[in-house]
Amino acid sequence: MEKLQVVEILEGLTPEQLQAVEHGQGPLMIVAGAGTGKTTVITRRIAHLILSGQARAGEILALTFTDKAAQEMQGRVDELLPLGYVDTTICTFHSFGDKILRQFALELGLQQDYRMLDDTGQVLFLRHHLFKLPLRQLRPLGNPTTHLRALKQHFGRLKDECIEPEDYVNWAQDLVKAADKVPALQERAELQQELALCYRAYQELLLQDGRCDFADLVYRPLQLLRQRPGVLQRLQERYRYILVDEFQDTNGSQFELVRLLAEKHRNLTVVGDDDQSIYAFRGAAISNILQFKEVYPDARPVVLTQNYRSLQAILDSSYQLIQNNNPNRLEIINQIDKRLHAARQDLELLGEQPLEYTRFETVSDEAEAVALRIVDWVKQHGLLFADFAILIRNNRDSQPYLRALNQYEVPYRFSGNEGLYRRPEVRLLTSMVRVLVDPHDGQSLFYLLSSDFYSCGPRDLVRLSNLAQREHSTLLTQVEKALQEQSPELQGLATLQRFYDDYRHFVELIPNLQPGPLVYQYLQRSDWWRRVSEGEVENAQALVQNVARFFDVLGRFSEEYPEANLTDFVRHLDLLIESGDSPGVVESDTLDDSVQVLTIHRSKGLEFPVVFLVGLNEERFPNKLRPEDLEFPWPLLQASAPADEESHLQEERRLFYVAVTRAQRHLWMSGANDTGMRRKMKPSRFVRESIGAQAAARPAPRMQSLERIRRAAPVEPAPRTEEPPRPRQLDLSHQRIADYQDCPHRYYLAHVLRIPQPESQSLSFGTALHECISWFLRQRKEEERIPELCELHNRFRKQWRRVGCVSGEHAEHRLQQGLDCLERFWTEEAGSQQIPDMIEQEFTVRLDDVRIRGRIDRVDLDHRGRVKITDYKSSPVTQLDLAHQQAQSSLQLSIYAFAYQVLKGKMPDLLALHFIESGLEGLSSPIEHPLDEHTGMIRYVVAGIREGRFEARPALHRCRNCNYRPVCDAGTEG
DNA sequence: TCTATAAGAGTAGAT
DNA sequence: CTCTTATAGA
Repeated sequence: MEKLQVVEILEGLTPEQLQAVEHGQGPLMIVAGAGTGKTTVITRRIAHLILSGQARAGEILALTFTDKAAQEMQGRVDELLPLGYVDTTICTFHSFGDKILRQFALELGLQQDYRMLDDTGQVLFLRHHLFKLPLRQLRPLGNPTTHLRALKQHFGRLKDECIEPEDYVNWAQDLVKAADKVPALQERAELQQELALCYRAYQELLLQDGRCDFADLVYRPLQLLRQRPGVLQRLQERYRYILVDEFQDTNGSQFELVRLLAEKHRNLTVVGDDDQSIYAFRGAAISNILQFKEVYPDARPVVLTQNYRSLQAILDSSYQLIQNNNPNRLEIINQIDKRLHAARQDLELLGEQPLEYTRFETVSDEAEAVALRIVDWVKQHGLLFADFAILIRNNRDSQPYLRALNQYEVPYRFSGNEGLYRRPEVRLLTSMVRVLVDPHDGQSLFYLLSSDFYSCGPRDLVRLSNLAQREHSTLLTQVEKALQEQSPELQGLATLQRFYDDYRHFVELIPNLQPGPLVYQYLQRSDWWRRVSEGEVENAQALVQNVARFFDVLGRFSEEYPEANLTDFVRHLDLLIESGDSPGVVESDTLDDSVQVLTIHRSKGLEFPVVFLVGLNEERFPNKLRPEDLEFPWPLLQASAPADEESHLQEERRLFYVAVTRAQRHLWMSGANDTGMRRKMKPSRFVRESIGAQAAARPAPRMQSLERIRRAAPVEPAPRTEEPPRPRQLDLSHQRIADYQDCPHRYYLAHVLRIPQPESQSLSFGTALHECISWFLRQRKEEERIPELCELHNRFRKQWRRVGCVSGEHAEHRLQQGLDCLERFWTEEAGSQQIPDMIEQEFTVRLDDVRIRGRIDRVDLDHRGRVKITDYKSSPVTQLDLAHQQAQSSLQLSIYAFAYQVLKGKMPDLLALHFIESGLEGLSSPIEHPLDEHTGMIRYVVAGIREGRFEARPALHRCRNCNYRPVCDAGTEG
């Protein structure tokens, strides 16, 4: 019986595959190129080890990276073995680590029922312990959570390379000592020290709280094996045969773990392909596979080159491309031949040739040509939509292709991270729960009222917002008032009434109902949701899915905190969003017939009859190498070095290699000169490297006239909404002008729609400081007395609100910071004879037909009558040259100087920005930058506002710091 | 041809 | 906010 099985297992294998499967004792390295039947070899090897009697099932350990790979491997092994061989360990590195850790947790001082932290959980954990960590530079008090994600990433990388906290701390201490005499190195050394100390503290906190992050699942078992020889020995005895899949993607800790486990029996099989190593950014060390032979000189090499996927021409061009990575390849290092040979004879050519490259004038041309080709070949060759894949380098490049597929009604599936909380339908729900919990949150109320839920017109909303601002009340108060008075000026009183009834109804239910059911009931009351669920709305299916995912978040919350109500949920939601939680797309297993649009990284391991490799532009692919957020302590590692230009280019080239080798019968490559960027794109170097001199692109085919007309039609016509009223008189301020300049859409939201701005932490800090300072100055000038420092301090304590502080400790630190600022200010002022000439002087000046308003913090005259204008700033500027720079390019100071001239008929002599936090003063003279420099810009802004040009200028940093992010549709994701 | 300044752009993702 | 790249001017 078993003999027969063994023969079956060896059936149909190539001589190389046979070698790998039948290999007995000792290390084995299987170099498995793309599509060479890697999983077949591993699974048959496992079955063979068992059936031939070399190993008992329980002695075998096979490690993978993904659950999916582990499941597939398990399934195929099960097929090969008769029933009863069930105790083979086939799992991911992480679940293996988890298993060991649960068993031996106590040996590491970790409680056995430790809980896992996912990415978001990790950030929240750091946030929770923010003031227990020895942070300095990385915890700016104005925004102390800025670096949490970078810290999380940094700690993960350290553990991926099994760097012990003590080693890191010692190294950093030496670094600080060495930098003692070299000021240039000091800051860097101190940052490393801060990181090292934090790393140590973080690991201790995890232990104390009984928590593990993902990296711990490999790092901690590794520590265990190193510290407990007894445990090591037991595990070595248990797992006599170890197999590792995708070995080129292992990181330092993973290889070390495997190496230790296999040290005794040396029955280690690794399977991988150095040319498909594309995960350096998450810690994969290609050196593991490249130098495997140095660690295991007696390893038997087996190279699989029979390819069961692609036409030979496709394999040839991939081979030609990857040669450019020599000599950093296994082929050179181990002197092997990795050239792939097409083994499938049944693959028919589609079209004229297996590969083509076309260069288009614009991306929309390119995207459209792809869509047309799909439609065409589905008709001509009887292919399914699922036979096509569009591979992209970056998720954000996907839009034009998705639009074109939409336009030609090609069904597709896009596997990008969508950013659930940025979706309009989800923001509608989040604004709804926020309003219920805090009805005076004007921004959320504005969003909710103007959303599809209530569809209030902007005229009404702007009117109410204006009233709220003028009367220093809130939007809700104005809504209530309007309803009471039945204001005839409002067009949508009925809608407001509907909202108000809903609000009153559901606010009552908060104490009695869990968040999920409450939101569900609210949703049920709206006509919008009826139309969505009945599919009457465009893209209804996606809307429903996203709303369902939001309910998952609600459900998970109630599961974890069954007693919590909606108020608690909102607090939780804020934390999730702040920590960058972004629930991914639900992976549905339904194999529906649709074109796959995916990044090359996601395409790894997949294959498609036709592959479109698009966006092949030099500026995009290869991508630019970018520096690490926090510098990794590379000197602590022997084997690895930071990525340089060359190694990064090689990684990108491997990525291209992976893309090319996904194609079975046809590979389409294309790029476009104009991608909407200002700069013209050039073709990617990888096109030339893969198809050589013939890379001369075929000219883009002329579009048929019918297509050209159809293309002009918008994909999703934007609904024309009612325009908000335009004021007859335009009033500006330096802040408004700066807003428009920064992002016209923000100006629109803030100053046309008048959406209220949430009170932010740094804003309230700055306001309080300003108030104290002007009070002090007025006391001095008008009451002719110098207030005591404690008076100033008391005033600050009263003025300052701790809104937006992450914790009580944060609030204390921030309060202390304010008191320190005022102390410095007080010492300076009390010791000086200078009494200001003007304090908080308001002004209105005209430029053309525009009024510019403002308020000058302070004007001084010196004994020779020279005039100095000062504006107090609470932003953290600690370098004098930066302070000067800001002062010299300040629009605000220019306007103040101009205003002063209008008021007093004389130009001021000196302009200053006084940074309260550091006490630094940036100076400039109005002659250096007269208003003329700014008038052109102001006129441009005015014209833009008059013409209603309010386009958004989304950009990573701009959007991250923007107060209108929650209500803005244009913001970048993440 | 070199330098100073303005303007654009900012990655991939399993456990 | 910070780095890179393009372009204008010397």
